[in-house]
Order: sequence, then C-alpha cells, then structure tokens
Amino acid sequence: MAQEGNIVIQSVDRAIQIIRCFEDNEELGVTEISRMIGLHKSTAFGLISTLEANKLLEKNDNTGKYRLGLELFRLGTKVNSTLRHIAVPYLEQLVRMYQETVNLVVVDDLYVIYLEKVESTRSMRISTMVGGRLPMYCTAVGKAIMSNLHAGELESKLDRMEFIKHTDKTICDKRSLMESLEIDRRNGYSEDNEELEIGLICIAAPIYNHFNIPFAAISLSGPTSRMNKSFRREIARTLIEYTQEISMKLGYRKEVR
Amino acid sequence: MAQEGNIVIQSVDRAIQIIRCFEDNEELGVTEISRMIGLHKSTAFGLISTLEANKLLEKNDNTGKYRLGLELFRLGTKVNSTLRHIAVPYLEQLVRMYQETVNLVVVDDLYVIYLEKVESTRSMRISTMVGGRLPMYCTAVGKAIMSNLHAGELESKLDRMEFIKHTDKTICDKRSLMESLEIDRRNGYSEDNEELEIGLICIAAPIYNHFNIPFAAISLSGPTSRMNKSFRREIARTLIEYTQEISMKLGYRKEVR
DNA sequence: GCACGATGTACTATAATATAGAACACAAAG
DNA sequence: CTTTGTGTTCTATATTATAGTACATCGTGC
Repeated sequence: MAQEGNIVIQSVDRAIQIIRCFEDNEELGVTEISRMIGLHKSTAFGLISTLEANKLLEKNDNTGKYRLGLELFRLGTKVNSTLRHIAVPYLEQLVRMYQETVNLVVVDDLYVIYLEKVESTRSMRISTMVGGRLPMYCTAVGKAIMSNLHAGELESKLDRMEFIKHTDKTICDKRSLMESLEIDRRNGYSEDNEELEIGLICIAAPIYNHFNIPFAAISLSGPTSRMNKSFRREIARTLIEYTQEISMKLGYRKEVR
Repeated sequence: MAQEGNIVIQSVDRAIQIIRCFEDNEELGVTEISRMIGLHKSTAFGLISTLEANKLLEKNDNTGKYRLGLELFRLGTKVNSTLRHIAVPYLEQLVRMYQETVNLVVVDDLYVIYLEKVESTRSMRISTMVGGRLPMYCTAVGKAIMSNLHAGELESKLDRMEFIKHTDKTICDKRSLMESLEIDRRNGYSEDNEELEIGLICIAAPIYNHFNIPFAAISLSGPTSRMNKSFRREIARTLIEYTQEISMKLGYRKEVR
C-alpha cells in the first residue's frame, strides 16, 4: 500500500491498511480483516489490539467486531485546522449573503478534498460530502487552483489526468482545459457550468499559502435556475475578496507582477 | 500511551504517538518529534516516513517539517458515518425550524464528542467545535445519555467523574446529579441551564442503537434571552420526536416497559 | 440438543524485522 | 568560515513482530 522505495515499517504499514479496510465497511471481525490483507489471524489480532488500545478502532462487545474509533475522528479534525479556522467565518458570511451552499477544499495531487461546508437552509440546494474527493478538472475549485499554478506544476498534473466526460459540458482534453484556465487566471476566479452535473453551477476562487502557492479554494454552488450571470459576477467578486483576505491571514503577500 | 496489559505492537503504538504530537502542534520536524516521545532520531524517521507514505503525515518541502495529512482527515470522516448520515438531515431541519445551533454528539467514556453541528445563521449564536470533547455531567447531551443508562453503567461513570464547578449552576455532586437525571429520564430530555457557561441554554434528547443503548444525542443551544420556557418545551418535543426516528432507523425497537 | 464450524483470543519459538548507532549532506546561524 | 543543527542513509545486532498451534466461546444447522 505504501508507495515509494522509501523506508517503510512493516507493522505500521499493515496497521494503516487495517484502518483502510473500514472505508467501505462499518464493522469487521479479526478473521475478516486478516483475510482482506492476507495476514495471519494472530498477526492481525496484535495490530488490531494496538489500534483498539489507542481508540483508533473500537470493539463492539455485542458482536465482537471492530469499527473505526472516535480518536481517529478527533485526530482527523486537527488536519489543516488553521486554514479551517480562518476560512469558516467567511464561508458562513457567504451563505448568509447568498443563501447557497459554500465549500472549502484543499488540493490533493489531482483531486480536491472537501474540508468544510456550510449549507444554505433552502430546501433545494447543493449538497456535497465533507471528506469527499473530486477530480480537479471538472470542479470550479479545482480549476481555480490549477489556473494559478506555475507552468511546470500544471503541466505535471495535466499529463497525469484521466478525463471522464461527466456531462456534455465537461472539458475533456488538455488543450481546451489550458485555454479555459488561462481565462480564469485573468479573471481571478473559475466557474463550473454544469461540467460535473447538469443543473449545477459552481463559482470558486483560490487561496494561497505563505509560499504564494494556491493550495485551497472556496466555492459557492447553486442550481442553474438561481445562478444568472449578474448574480454569478457578484458572487465572484465577493469570493475573490474573501479568498484574498484568507490568503493574507495565512501569510500570503501579493506579488508585484 | 496504550492502556491495558493487552498486546501492543511497539512500532504501531509509537507511530500513533507521533500522530498525537500534532494535536497541539501544526508543524514538527523529525528531531523535534523524536525528542517529544524519547525515540532515537532514526527510529522516529522510519515511523514518520511510513506515515508519510500513507499520507497520514505530509511533508512541507519548504520547511522540511511534517504536518497531519489529508488521509487522516478522510479516514476520520468515515467514523460513525451511518449515525451522521441519518442524523444530519434532522439537524438541518431543526435549525430551519428554530434558528439556533444544533449538535450531534456520541459518548466517549465520561465525555461526549461533538460529531456534527449545523449553525444558525444568526449573528449571536452558540458555536461549538466539531471534534471537541466535554464532560457529560455539565452538558445537556451528556445528561440526556446518562439519564437513560442502566443503573450499573451509570454508577460506574459517576464514580469515576471529577466534577468541576464551571458556573454557579453546575451540578457538582453525585447525589443531586442522580436526582436530576431521574427527572430527565421521566421527561425524555435534558436541559443545561447555564451549567457550563452563563448565558447558554441547551436542550438535548438521547439516541439509541439497536442494542437499545443510548450512545449519542442531539442538542439545540441558544442564548438565555431567546430560550423562554414555552419555546424550550416546544423544542424538547421536537427533539424527542426526531431522536426517536433516528433511533428507529438505527434499528432501535421501543421496549415495552 | 448436540456436534460442527467458525470465531476471537492466548501462548511460544523462531526468524524476520525494527532499532539505534555512526556517519553523511546540507542548511542556517554565529 | 566554522559550528551547530537539521533530515537522511546505511548497517549490525538483538529486540520484536510474527505465524504456528491451541483453546474457549458462540451460533448454526443437522
């Protein structure tokens, strides 16, 4: 499961594999797990016990099976906490202003991962999954980040991407994606106009860290019916303003071009 | 760090200790970490590399230091996911109805851990921390759960609790807590009337799993100024209704008393 | 109600593995 | 320009994780 030719401690690696088993299974037994990763039952047992002692796994005494533990959740909430603490008030303000669902994502190689969302209270609204992962090329947030990467970085990503045509409007080739990104870069924001899902429009702007690298983004998503052109433009303006403020708080200094 | 006389794999245990180092530190270097847990630099390095290869840690190439990785976040979102998926729509409905912040918690020994929240969009509102942990005895959610535990379970918890007087109204002894819980049990819900913080009122009702054990709870929190008696009663009624529906969906069957 | 199969768990010897020491390259700081 | 501290690599040793065996427990189906 581990990648590089780097040094890897076998037992730790196996323990992490065990945790991963629970991604698609709420409850698993020792034997079940040991079969999933091809370990001896007693080997798996030792690893599982260690995880349990640390509350990364919890044992269901009624079934004898295990599930993910609360400590894993608690530790997970500590990831990228500065960004989240800084950004969340802005997300809330955006929802208050526009009554549409707002998201905060960070980049993870070719994907964006949804870190936080604040939902509008409307009945018809866009609902994404915190902890979810989507390809960069078909999301406004992904494009907002990509459009501000250095040429080399961008190239490297584009070359490794596999494009899937989610809708008629999905941008599916490197060429047109690069053109579109160039426009976004000039505008300072990106749009996803039903490129992932028909009926869904997103607008996003990038967040920079103190190395001046765009690594995160904020988006606002709504149904096409409510997202007319002037509204979108207004939203974009606010997003740009807010993401700049967030970037500043993270230590970003606007470069002189 | 591991508790029982149970079997514990040293390297896995150490790896988890390393992750824990980042609870109060956003970025740490190899030497720093090795000193924190008293390990040889190269030992720590091996463990860290393994965690990095699995994206539980990320390396900041600019500083050479490490921070918590996105995979930890992703895995954390999988914890207790059934409960959260079932409960969140109810949380949202509650916010829509009453315009106050709503929380979902699960029990963790003597504490409750905040799993999900949906905030009201009002400017003056109660804001808790997802991933945060509070003692049971001074929160409505904690009391809602405790009031429905079997005598033995409850006793065991109470005996191990250390009471801290957060405000004048905090219930600080076993005796009066038990009396208060008995009333709550009959009412079907609990209140926290400025017991944790002056100006803050919470109302909560318990959620049962399919072993008929109360293990989670939902609460609604607001400032005293808005939480008059009749409003509280109305909220309590709704909370009871919703928590029962959630419990049912989790497989709970109402017992015949 | 009994036997079967499968489970979670405990113990132990061995061999594989994690470990810590020494040493390196590199960067920052004095 | 040294000095001190970093992250990282390599290697020998012995500690440690491992898997085999064994057992108690539980539920199922004969």
